[in-house]
Amino acid sequence: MADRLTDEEQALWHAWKQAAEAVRARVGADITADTGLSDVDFAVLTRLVDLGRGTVRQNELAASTGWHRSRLSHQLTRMEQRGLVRRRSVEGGVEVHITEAGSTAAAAARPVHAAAVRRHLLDRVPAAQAEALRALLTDLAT
Amino acid sequence: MADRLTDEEQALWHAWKQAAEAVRARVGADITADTGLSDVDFAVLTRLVDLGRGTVRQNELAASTGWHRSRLSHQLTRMEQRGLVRRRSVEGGVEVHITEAGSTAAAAARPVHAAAVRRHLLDRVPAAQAEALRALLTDLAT
DNA sequence: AAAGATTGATGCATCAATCTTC
DNA sequence: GAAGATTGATGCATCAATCTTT
Repeated sequence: MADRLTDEEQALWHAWKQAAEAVRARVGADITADTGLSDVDFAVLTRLVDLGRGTVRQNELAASTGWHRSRLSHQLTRMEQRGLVRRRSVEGGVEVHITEAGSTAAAAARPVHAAAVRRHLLDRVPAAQAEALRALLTDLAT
Repeated sequence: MADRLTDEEQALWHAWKQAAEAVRARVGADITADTGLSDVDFAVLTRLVDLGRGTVRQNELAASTGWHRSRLSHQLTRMEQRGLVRRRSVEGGVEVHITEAGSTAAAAARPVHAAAVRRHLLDRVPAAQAEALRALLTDLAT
């Protein structure tokens, strides 16, 4: 165990960092350019729709995204100001509702998102490699 | 081409996002905990050492990192305030010098960084899969 | 007290505008 | 004027402190 990465290790590490950053940036840019939503906005809106047909408890939203409460709170504040969601105090917590504008934006963004993910990631993974990659990534996330 | 990702596509996309985020956060946290440097600080300092034995032109640094000028400028301003680097105006641009404190921090961080990268990424990639993964990642970054 | 949520402060990324130097 | 660099504004992530409700 040397204190520096070997050339081979460096190569894999750099490739990893570059790819992760490139895919993230490209998908995000495509969504933003076409819909005005950030990738994070999109993540929240789709969860509102998919998890609760437009209404989800804030706590459940935090669990689903894996974000800290404060991050979600700040994010929802900004989205509320832009008219994408509304919050409503309810027993035992807060309910987050998607607005008309939020629904419209989410519906418009959905195909853009799917196309961007395919173009920048999915379509570039050889079919023979896909399953092994998925397994590896799942393990890495653990 | 549906307007939504299929379940298989979703699985790969989510695994990708989770893994990218987890590895980035873990490696960054290890470095910060042990050295007080952010991963970005570390990236700058190692380049100063490896590219120019402690002194590199700011423009060259920008090219090497791939960052925009403004990002690098802000970053260097903060690092200068923490005593990690110094800037010196020179014909045709600016020279960035690593300080004593910067050198010390970089040297201390190097093995921590290598260990973190190995623990959170390299050691978890099956040897048989490593080369194919590197090739794929390199392609994705293009 | 404990869980859910908000707030304020700080650091970072990005963009546009500006300044400086060749 | 063009390249190198800085600055200011805005949005986002994270942390710690606080408030609220049960």
